[in-house]
Amino acid sequence: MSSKTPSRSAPRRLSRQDRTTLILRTAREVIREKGFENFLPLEVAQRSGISEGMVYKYFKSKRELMERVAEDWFEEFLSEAPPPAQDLPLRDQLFQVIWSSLMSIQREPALTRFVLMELRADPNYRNLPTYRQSRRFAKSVVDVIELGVERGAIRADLNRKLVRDMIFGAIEHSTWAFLRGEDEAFSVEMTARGITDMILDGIRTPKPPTSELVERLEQLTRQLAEELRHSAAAGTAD
Amino acid sequence: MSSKTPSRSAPRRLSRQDRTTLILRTAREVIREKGFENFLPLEVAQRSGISEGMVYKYFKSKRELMERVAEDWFEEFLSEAPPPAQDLPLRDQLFQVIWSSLMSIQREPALTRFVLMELRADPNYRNLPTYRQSRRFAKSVVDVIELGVERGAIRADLNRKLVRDMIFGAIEHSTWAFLRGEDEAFSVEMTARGITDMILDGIRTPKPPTSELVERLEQLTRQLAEELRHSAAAGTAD
Amino acid sequence: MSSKTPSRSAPRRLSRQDRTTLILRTAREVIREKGFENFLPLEVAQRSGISEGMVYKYFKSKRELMERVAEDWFEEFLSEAPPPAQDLPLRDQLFQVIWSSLMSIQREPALTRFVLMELRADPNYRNLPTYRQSRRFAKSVVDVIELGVERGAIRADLNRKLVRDMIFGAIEHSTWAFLRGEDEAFSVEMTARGITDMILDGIRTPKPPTSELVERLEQLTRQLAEELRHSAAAGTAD
Amino acid sequence: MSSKTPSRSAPRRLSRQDRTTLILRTAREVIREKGFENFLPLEVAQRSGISEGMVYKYFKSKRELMERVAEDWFEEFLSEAPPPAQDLPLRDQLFQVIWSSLMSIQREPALTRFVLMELRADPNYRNLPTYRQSRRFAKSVVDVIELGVERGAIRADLNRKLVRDMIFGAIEHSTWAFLRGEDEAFSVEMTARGITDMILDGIRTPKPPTSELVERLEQLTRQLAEELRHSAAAGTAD
DNA sequence: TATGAATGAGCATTCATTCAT
DNA sequence: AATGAATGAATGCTCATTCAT
Repeated sequence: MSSKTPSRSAPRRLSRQDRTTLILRTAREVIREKGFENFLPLEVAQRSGISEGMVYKYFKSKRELMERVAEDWFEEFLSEAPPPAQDLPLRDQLFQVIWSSLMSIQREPALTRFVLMELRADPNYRNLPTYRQSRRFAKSVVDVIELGVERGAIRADLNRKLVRDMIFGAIEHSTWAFLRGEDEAFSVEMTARGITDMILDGIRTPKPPTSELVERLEQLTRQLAEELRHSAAAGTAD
Repeated sequence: MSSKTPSRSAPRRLSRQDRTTLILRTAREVIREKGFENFLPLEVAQRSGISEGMVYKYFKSKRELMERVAEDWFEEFLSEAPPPAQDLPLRDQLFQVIWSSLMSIQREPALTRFVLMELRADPNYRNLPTYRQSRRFAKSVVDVIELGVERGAIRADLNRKLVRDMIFGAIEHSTWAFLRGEDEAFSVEMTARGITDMILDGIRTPKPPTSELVERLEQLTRQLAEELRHSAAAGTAD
Repeated sequence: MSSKTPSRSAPRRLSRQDRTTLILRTAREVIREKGFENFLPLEVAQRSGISEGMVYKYFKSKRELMERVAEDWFEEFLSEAPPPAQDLPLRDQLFQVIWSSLMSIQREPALTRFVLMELRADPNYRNLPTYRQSRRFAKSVVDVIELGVERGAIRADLNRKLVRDMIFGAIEHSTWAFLRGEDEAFSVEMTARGITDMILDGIRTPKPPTSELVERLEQLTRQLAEELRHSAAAGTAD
Repeated sequence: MSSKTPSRSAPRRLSRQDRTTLILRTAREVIREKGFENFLPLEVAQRSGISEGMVYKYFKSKRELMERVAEDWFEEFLSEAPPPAQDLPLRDQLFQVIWSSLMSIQREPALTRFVLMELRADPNYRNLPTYRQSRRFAKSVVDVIELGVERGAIRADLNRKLVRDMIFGAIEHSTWAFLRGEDEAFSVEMTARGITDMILDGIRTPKPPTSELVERLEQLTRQLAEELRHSAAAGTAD
């Protein structure tokens, strides 16, 4: 509604804190509407009802501002999507993590594009807060895996990093068309379900292959026969 | 080879064909060295020993030139990495496809970045030759899966698209650090092996889940043995 | 139909004469379709099935070629629209001249734009063949006026140049919307009629609008004289 | 005045308002001296003592700047040439309108060329402010005509649009040579007088050519007197 | 503290004309 | 005679960042 109005009826004087928040909120709005490729500090200033120079007082550079937007967004996401309760079934835990990730992508495609295309590709990515946040979230996935391993439900010899890459890779690839604007939307439920199932059925502790079963049956049969032989012997002895 | 030599001792006049090839080669060189973000038509012209206008005579725009570079590169890749022979074991076929994909990424990180970040994110991506090529290659993966399904080695109820997304997602995620320039290189062999195994062990036809069955059999056997022992003892006491 | 085909099935070898004609025809086509602002020698060459350099063999410059196109067009027009027969009524003669002028504008708006906007505004206009042609045609208008003057139907004290300017000015102003592409077309008949009438009724020798009055007075005077003669005769007879 | 001085001793910082005005003034200067065909934003910047980017900060494009120059010029003209007072004789009113139009052309030939050749030929002309202004001025002519019609001095069946086209057409055609730079100048007075007279004498309700009527009446009176004398003589003779 | 005017380097693109082959 | 490859100057426009007021 009032989003495009250049002069917000913002109070003239705000604390540094509040002003920072305002600028960040406006900046997110701009990225959302225009895409990060068309992000202009000037527009943020105008929409925030402040001067362009002011933006640079609060943020060293355009880049820093944008990174802060991503950071704040990610932080919100992390606090809204806490690690799943450990008492839930493994499958549900994993589903929940994947679901919330897809949910966040669907809500903020523009910001997602910014993080995936611009920040992640940056040579300096590892020093960015977003990188840490991304690791934090990824950890919640790895934790679920680890828990499954402890419980014996998941193979212990898995390359955790690879599991993680596969999950997030699947999530990303499943959403590119949407991020490109081709699909109006995608089903978060179905996609999350699909990924969860495939990953789980893939990494779940392998069930005994029949050969083992046969061997065991033969063994048990042999034991039983032995017992019978003993009991027969006992009956004879009587 | 001759990559960094600014002044080629090339003949002044070339056929349209040769000039096109030369510009394309130079352009790839520039992308490789400077990254697609810093690609300058002027630099391509200078390195090719021609005027900047010449570049635009052969390519409508900077963008078109870059897309052609990607297209040619992908085409080379596709012809160098033919679909795996169907008589190979399934695992080997899959490994080969993933391996060649990783190999290509390792050889041309800059071009990979261009395709993954710039082209794929373009709203017009689906109309690009690169999209078709990408589909062609992805198909070779799906074909392997399909073959596995026919042979009964792979579950038939799989979402093929998801399998594909998972594989390529894993490939990409496994290489981001390298693409960012953090890792000098990565082991194509090990990464391909890891992805192959994890995917295959996940999507392989499920073997009978018999652990519970075995436990129950053991329990029954024990009970039976007990019974026998009691009945034997009773018979004796009688 | 075949207009846009790059390679006309033109005979390989043409006389200088024929080739010149071909290039001119093609060039007119290009101006017609693309507008003189977007006229490219290269396109003329391609459509003519010859090389770009060839165009410059036959015409010193792009400008000269375009001027020649205008010249040929004007020449055709002049031969198709000969000065009106002097035995026609003045009004018809004038109408005919204006009509053919409007007709030509309607047939070739792009060429008209070229002449009116580009050539006529050129500081060198007076040395262009088109200027002479334009004068020739304008003369046919002036001749009609002159004839009218001789016949006493048109005031002799008129500024001929001004009459001419007014006629052609009216023609041009009446067609600007069409030349701009706003109107699909305009009625040549009605426009020509309107201009003719207004000019003629404006510049025609004013006829005494009193002829009837004078005749009546003469009639009354004769009657009066008659009466007087009778009364005089009667008075004498009395 | 200060027109050709590249380095104005102007204050470094100006208000948006003042800077806009300055750029506009400089731009008009450039058009005037170089012609609109050779108008360069860079030159405007340099003459204004600012950077080229500044020009684009104040005007979206070269075209917009030029259109604004034309608009301002036209606005000045309109305010300097108010509609003629209705109590003046019709002829004077018309003369005044035509005179001020010619005056403005003579003062700013380069701007006139820009408006007549570039703006008016633009397919988008009707959406330009200049179009509205042009309509406003044209209306003042039509108003005079209308007034004449009301007063019974001008024929009511006239096509107003055609009258307008004829007037402005005559004005334009009368000035092309000057606009081309051929004539050093032209006589505004004489040209305006010529056009006014021709238009008026064309469209004016024809007045009885009283002199002839008077002469004829005198003649008839003389005849009558003669008759009377004869009849009197006859009566006497009787 | 706040403004917003000013910077200025950066870059893609066009095209008439020439000239080596 | 003919080709068409090559020229190369010209120019409109963008925008992050600074700094005078």
